Amino acid sequence: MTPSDRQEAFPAPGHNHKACIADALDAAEEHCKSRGLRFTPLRRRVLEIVWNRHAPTGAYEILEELHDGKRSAAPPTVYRALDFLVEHGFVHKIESLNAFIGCGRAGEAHTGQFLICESCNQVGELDDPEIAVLIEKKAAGLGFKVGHPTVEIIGLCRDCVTTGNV
Amino acid sequence: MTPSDRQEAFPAPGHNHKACIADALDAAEEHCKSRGLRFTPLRRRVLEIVWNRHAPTGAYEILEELHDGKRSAAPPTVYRALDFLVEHGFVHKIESLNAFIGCGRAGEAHTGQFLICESCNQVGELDDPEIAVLIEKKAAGLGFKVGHPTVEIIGLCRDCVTTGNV
DNA sequence: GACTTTTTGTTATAATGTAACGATACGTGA
DNA sequence: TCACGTATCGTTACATTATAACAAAAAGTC
Repeated sequence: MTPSDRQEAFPAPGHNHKACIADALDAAEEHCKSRGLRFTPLRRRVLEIVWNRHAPTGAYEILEELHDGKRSAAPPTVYRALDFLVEHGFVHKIESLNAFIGCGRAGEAHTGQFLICESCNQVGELDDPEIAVLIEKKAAGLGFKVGHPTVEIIGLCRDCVTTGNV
Repeated sequence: MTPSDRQEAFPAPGHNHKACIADALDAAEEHCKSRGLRFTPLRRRVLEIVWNRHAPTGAYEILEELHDGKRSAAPPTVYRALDFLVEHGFVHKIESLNAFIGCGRAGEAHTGQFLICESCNQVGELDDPEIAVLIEKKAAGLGFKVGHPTVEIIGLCRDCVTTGNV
């Protein structure tokens, strides 16, 4: 993954998935180590599965992939790993899809703004500070203190718009 | 409900729930009549239940209230009514709560931006055009065509901030 | 009034998420 | 190093949210 990949919401055309997954796992490991968090094999595996899809992934899809190995696993196993990954910013939950997606910006301050293509199912992470600030300002105008903002935009990505793929 | 109630995201202190519910039901009836939509007793009843709560209401809560009358009802009954109400803008779904809330702006162009108080559970509808436009602009910059934007801000409303109610 | 379409009832089941409790692994200080 | 407390994981059971499929009833149309 080149640094410029991180700037774009959607993966670039020549985008190397494998490198990008390895990057994300390394970054998570590093992040955990420096904070005394336990990046256990299970948590690593779940994060890896989410990144492998490179698209919003349901908890029960992850569960199935976990089974693929050999051992058993039940829903709480996955949900607990996801709780950890979400809490520490390695994964976001897409509320409007009840699904999870890897976050390439773990550690950096950002709020999670997503562009969800309803045709190809790809999700781009926008994370635009102007939007975040404007929301904060408007909310403050009503005396509302922003905790966790959720911005999820369903629509059509560039590729699907141009190819007429609907 | 005074016209100024419509401008504020959260209901004003002296806010008259009953009048506001009656208003919403009348408006929905009018809206349907003028468009040849069937505002059936079931749909009216579901909309009424949602407005009565004046807070995000789960489909199964609505279902229970329907039972309160006399006849039976099953989940599809409620979900179908909600589908209709959401499709025509009388109700919004709050994705992050899996719950539904009445919309006072049915018919007016707006996109659904919500301030959700995590303490008192009240929801204010923001519907700020500046936010909508900015999101549209930023998305367009990435070639993304906005279909349905979802903005849901979890936080603390003015009352809960000032009373320290957390 | 016969016909078509829309809405609603009903049964069954899918999909998503959590509570509770025991077993195991990890980290830490004596 | 080893006992102890804590965090993680396994497992069972269940709660919550949502939909598929088809039959019955009601409303609109000619």
